[in-house]
Amino acid sequence: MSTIDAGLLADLQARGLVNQMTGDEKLEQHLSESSITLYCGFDPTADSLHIGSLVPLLTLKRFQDAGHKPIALVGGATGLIGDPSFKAQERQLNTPDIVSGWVDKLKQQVSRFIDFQSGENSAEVVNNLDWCSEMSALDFLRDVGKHFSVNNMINKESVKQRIDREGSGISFTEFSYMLLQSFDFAELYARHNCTLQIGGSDQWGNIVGGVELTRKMKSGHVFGLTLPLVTKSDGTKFGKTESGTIWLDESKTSPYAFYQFWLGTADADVYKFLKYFTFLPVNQIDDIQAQDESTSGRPQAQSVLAAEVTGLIHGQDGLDAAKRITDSLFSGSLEQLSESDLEQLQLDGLPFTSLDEVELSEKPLTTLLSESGMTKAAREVKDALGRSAVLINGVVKSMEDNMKAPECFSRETALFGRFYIVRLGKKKYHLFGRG
RNA sequence: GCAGGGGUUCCCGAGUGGCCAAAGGGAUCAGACUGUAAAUCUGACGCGCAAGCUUCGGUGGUUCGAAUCCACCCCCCUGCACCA
Repeated sequence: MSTIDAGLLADLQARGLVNQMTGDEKLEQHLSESSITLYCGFDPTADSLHIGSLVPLLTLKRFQDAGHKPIALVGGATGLIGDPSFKAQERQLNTPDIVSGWVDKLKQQVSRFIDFQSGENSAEVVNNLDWCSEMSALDFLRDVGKHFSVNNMINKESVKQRIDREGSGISFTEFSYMLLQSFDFAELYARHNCTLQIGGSDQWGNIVGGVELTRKMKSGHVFGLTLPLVTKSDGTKFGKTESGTIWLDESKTSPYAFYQFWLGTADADVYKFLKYFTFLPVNQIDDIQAQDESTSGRPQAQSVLAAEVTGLIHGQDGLDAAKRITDSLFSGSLEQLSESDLEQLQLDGLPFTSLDEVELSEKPLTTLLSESGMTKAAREVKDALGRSAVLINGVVKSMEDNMKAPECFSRETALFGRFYIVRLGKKKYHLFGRG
């Protein structure tokens, strides 16, 4: 039986994690009086969550740590419909068996973050398909639909652009999404006495819908709280890199790539992200910031952030591997790398190209490296060669080596008899291998 | 439809017969400096290791030689007219 941390809301606010909430003081009181049950939904729109879902996921954990019971809802039903909130276009529907496969994956992923062995406030994972699938369309329209005013729904900010804008439009399917999510809340209230829903700020409309529906259908007083959308100071979209989305699944984004992503956080964002994405106390984060500001040179915040979040998602082993790979790559001492590190890098850590004898004997390095995608044009390789900026397994190559590809990629210099780490410039790496 | 302006290498934008693979700026890549940062400076920036090859809306022509001149065509913008 855990005790309730009444300072939770204050902590969330100090972290900048509270965007909007219903019934300010009442919610605060509600949270401090007793252990409550809360939920957050995750729709299966892919076979893995990405770091965009991390803030709500970690917030569930924060509530659990403060003595409350978290429910992670995986949207087996809502995932079949598609949330139109702030989406510019109607989305393609996925088939039921694809969605149900994704549901299974998300369930596992979500389960790693919350604790199922903590007595009274053990976490639960539920699937809204369990209660949605058994309801008939007529029941849904009569019991749920009757409580919603189309007039109000049309005026929601989240669907406005779809209603107003010519050429986009919204199907009835997506338009009814809000009813399904609202029904989830009412249902979780009835089944689990769940009295709080959290979600991203784009979910405000759907959450308020659920609060109202619960009152109307179940006469229950429940609350909603939204979390901020994660933004970057330079205005670019958070969570994307040139190589794509940062996923939580290690087979989609390797621990090394994940670690590197956080290490690259801009100074202007890093302290905010420490508050959002780690469990470090706010005052400790403030200390880090104060220290960084008082010393010139490299701030420690990025490495703290990268280590904390990578450890959280990929565990100690994943973090160790990420650090080891980072160290050897950037220090140039590749001998630290184990064969399994290289195999992981081949799998998803670094872009990989396999070489064959014929290519090696026919093509100059400029062609080989540019065809691997390391540069857009062979000219860039030439430029780099001329500036001693190309290293193969730590050995500097020059323009003289350009026509000597077989020597550069010789058996003797390969790591574990088959790997070559090619570095172009300061941070562009590519793995080459021979069979 | 008439009159006028314009289409240049990723973007903006010079260039009106050879010295033009084409000024300048931006973006991008690399080097120095740094913190795997920012700013700054340097180099590269059609393709090619090279010899060389291919570009300036399209096609054809004039010329020893064309992004530049001529003809026709396509597209964009601006006035005017037509329609209403």
